[in-house]
Amino acid sequence: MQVEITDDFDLKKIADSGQCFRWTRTEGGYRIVAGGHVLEIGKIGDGQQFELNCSEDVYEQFWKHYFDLDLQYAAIRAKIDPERDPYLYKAAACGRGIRILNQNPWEMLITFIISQRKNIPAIRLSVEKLCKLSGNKIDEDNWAFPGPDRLASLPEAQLLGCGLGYRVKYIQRVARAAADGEIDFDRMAKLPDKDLRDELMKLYGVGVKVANCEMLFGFHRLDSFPEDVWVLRLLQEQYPDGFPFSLYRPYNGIMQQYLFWYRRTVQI
DNA sequence: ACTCAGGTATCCT
DNA sequence: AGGATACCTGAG
Repeated sequence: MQVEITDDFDLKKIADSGQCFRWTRTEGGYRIVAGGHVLEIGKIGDGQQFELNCSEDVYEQFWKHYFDLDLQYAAIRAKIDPERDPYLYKAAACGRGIRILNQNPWEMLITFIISQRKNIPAIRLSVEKLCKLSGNKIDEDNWAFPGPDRLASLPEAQLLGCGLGYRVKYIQRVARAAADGEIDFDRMAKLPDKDLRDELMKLYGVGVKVANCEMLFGFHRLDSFPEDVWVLRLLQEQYPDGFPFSLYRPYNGIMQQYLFWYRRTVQI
């Protein structure tokens, strides 16, 4: 099917924004594994027309939400005052097209636990191995992300084989807690941001950074502002008096993505 | 060989 | 409370 997306939507920027690890480049676009589906998506021509190899039904019920197409990012970008915050204005102009995907909170939690002290290719590799090892097979060469019970029952040696190293004990404990129902994602989804963050940080292997990533990318809490080395450096340089969070609530997380993108791609 | 990568737990003052 | 340090592993 084809769809026209008039709001900000740039596949490459989303793919490289560090929120998704199961996108792979294809000839015409990207192959995306999510929610037990595999999607091939590519841009047609120079406009905003896209080709997707799924039915309208699956698009309406899954991918449309996955790409967060009900939220108008252009309108959010327009809140940035070029006079008052020229740096963010430039960053947002540069990062236009980035969106925060709606991804599975369980999958994101494990993925960001894996991410610690790994670079993006290494994260991808570990996640892919994990899926191939214990996820349901979707088609010839794609596997879904394994559920909590599946991961909890995986032998330690197999986890080590996925290149997880010292994170194995974190993953085992979190998977066990999720399989036992101690971590209830549906319940957590109803908590206010602060309570959700506190609860996430009680999990073994989850610190501030992973908790904030899980908030933003797993629970779609768009005000969550993960601070990694890049963003910290940037904040010190560009916002010595502090970032004006109050101006952009409840979308500080989107601003973080623009800043992160700008700092990494343009100003290296 | 050596450093670094979107950190966190743990062990010190 | 706040700072230093160990930790698996793959890539350049």
